[in-house]
Amino acid sequence: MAGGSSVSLLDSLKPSELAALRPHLERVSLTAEQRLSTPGRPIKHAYFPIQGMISLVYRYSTGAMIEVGMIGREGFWGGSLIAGVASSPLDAMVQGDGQAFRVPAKAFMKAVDGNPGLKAHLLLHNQFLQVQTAITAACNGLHTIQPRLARWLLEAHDRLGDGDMLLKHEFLSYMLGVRRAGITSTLATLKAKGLIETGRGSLRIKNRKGLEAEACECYQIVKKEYRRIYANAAA
Amino acid sequence: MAGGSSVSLLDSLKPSELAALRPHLERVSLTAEQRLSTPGRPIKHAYFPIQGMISLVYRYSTGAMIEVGMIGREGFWGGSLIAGVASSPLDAMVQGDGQAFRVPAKAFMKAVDGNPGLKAHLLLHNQFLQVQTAITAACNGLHTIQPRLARWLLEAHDRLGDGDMLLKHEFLSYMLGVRRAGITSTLATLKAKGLIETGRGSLRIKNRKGLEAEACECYQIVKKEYRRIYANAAA
DNA sequence: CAGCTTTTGTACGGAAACGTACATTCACAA
DNA sequence: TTGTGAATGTACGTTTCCGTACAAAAGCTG
Repeated sequence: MAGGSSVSLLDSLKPSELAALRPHLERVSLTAEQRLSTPGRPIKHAYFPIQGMISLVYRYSTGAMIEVGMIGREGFWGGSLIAGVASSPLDAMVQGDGQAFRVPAKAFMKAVDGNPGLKAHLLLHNQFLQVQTAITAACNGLHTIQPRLARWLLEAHDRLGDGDMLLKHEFLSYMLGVRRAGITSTLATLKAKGLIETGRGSLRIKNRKGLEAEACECYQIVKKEYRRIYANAAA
Repeated sequence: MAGGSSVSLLDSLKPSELAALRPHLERVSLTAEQRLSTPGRPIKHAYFPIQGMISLVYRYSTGAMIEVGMIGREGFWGGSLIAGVASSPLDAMVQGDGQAFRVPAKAFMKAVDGNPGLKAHLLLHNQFLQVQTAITAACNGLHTIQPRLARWLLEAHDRLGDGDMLLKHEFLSYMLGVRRAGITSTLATLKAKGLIETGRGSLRIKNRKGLEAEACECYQIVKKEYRRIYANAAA
């Protein structure tokens, strides 16, 4: 996971904090390209991924879109509910297949309001997400496709685990906000360097260290911020 | 202000909420290019701008930098303190001269923890900032310099008020993460269209509607999200 | 297996922005 | 007023990426 931990957010809660959510937790399957909420519409559930990941995407009215954040089992979707904001302009898209626990929005808000420890814990992740998005904003503005793609693959690998990732070039082009052809040629470069293997609709990381060397520093920066946020709070 | 309101965040607090902060409020001047905190170091004060604005900037180890968020009197700097996170990777830079109230970090955290209404209010702005940053991430990835610059000028105008803005091209190039020469030529285009007037180190908006037409939709999107977040919470 | 669809590979002219360098203009101080 | 430094204007070859189109390859279906 981002930060080197493979513990899910739910698992890292104290028993009393988890207890506030437990009666409302519902285990659900996440299926590829599923949308967990509709931009502008009320968020019906908060989602805590167990396996798989959620991409936070903004879609312009023109149809163009781009990812602005990523959530794995280290985090959850629905943070705006803590502030009492029922909707988000972002699209929460599932990547690949996965599993999650979800909690109805109202129950979630009630549980959070009634349990300061839980609230603090969730705010911490929200803080991380905010930092992650800020770094992504900087990265999008200053870095070229190749290091951005390498970074994306690493972040996804951290959350999806080792093995084949089911990703089409077109989909990656949406995530980075670039042309599909741009992804194809950049992946070819990474493949030629022996860093990844590609199949039709799938992709596997062969040389993680090598891929890290291709990625922009943003990958390490976000990781480091993750650690700092949680270390900071422990103190 | 973003959202059409010219009320400062402090002014929009309820008396009881403001009371929790008041004993600790210190009025300070903000001077151009002042840095309100150092990335990675503890945030010493939360700042509530009264006049002027704060740019949130990320600086890479290479020296490259880019703005990822903007705070005027509609908001405040130091939101991570609410989550108990004492530092931020972002650099909070003052734009132009201004005035602010500030609160020492510890007093701020104590006041927030002891006053749920205040906390809710501040979390709301944090939520807005998060959305603003997300839109900026998308904007940086997908839009060209001209619309981005137009958007930046409008956002600054909203926060600095009408009149001359004291801005050098080099400074704007840092904000957008582009070349200084790119700013010069783009400003020339906007000037040729009669939308702005430029002086040495200063810049004035002549035709706001026209400038809005040059800006990417991000400007309106953020404004709309601001309204929605606050409307949502009122309900 | 044959044919169709989806996905990937590749090409090419053009736009945007880069890095860099240098000329010009302005403001201020000597 | 003149000199000096800062800020702005401009230029140019290069890189990156775009929009678009089409060919090749891989999987699926009949």
